Amino acid sequence: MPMKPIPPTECVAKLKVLADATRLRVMELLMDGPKHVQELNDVLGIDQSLLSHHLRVVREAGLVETERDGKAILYRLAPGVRIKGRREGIDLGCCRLSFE
Amino acid sequence: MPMKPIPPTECVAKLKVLADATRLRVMELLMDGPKHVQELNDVLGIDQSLLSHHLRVVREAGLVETERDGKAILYRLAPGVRIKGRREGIDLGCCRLSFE
DNA sequence: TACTCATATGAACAACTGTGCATATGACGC
DNA sequence: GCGTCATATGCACAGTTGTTCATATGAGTA
Repeated sequence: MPMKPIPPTECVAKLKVLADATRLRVMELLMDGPKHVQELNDVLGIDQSLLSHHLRVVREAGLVETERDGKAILYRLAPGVRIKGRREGIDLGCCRLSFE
Repeated sequence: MPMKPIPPTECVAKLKVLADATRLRVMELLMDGPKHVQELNDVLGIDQSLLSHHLRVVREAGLVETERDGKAILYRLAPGVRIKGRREGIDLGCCRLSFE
């Protein structure tokens, strides 16, 4: 059976998380590999606290993982999020997002 | 120059439009071909007015087009939105969304 | 210990979003 | 014309979201 008529709410929730310029940018940057918060903010150039709030959102959506690295914290894509292949992208469950 | 450092706000706006269960579902249904509002609502089963509000959002985002068909109105994906190929999807500008 | 660095958290608030209700539009049939 | 069908629009309101400011945590260094 083909199924999947209704987009699961969990997938829509992840989509909402990505529907923000800052967070989308964060994910795009993390596609290139793990980064410290400061590295992210060197590119983004926003208030430290604001970035931290956004990072919490992607964290709680299960899109990224963190690891302590001395004083800093390292962010990386959560396992299973990245879609490999020639068209890389982010797996959201009911749909996938890819950068072109 | 490679460019594309910042996700264009227009693209993020489209992403916001799709980050809603009803609207995402509408787009998914329209991927199968043009549909009248009532056909959409036979599947969605929400208040007529509510669907109309959501349809306005996708319309104003340039994701769909409409055409009068007697008393009814026919909705279809806007030209250029659908990505053809073996992995069909929706072109958002800075990124693409595909259903799997 | 105290101090700094890197990041997170909490509170407050304006701005925005989804929803429901009532009403309007516009096309058809009589 | 009038009535009805199909859809859109305006208004109101609660709930959510992004942002800022101030403060807290926790790891390193002296």
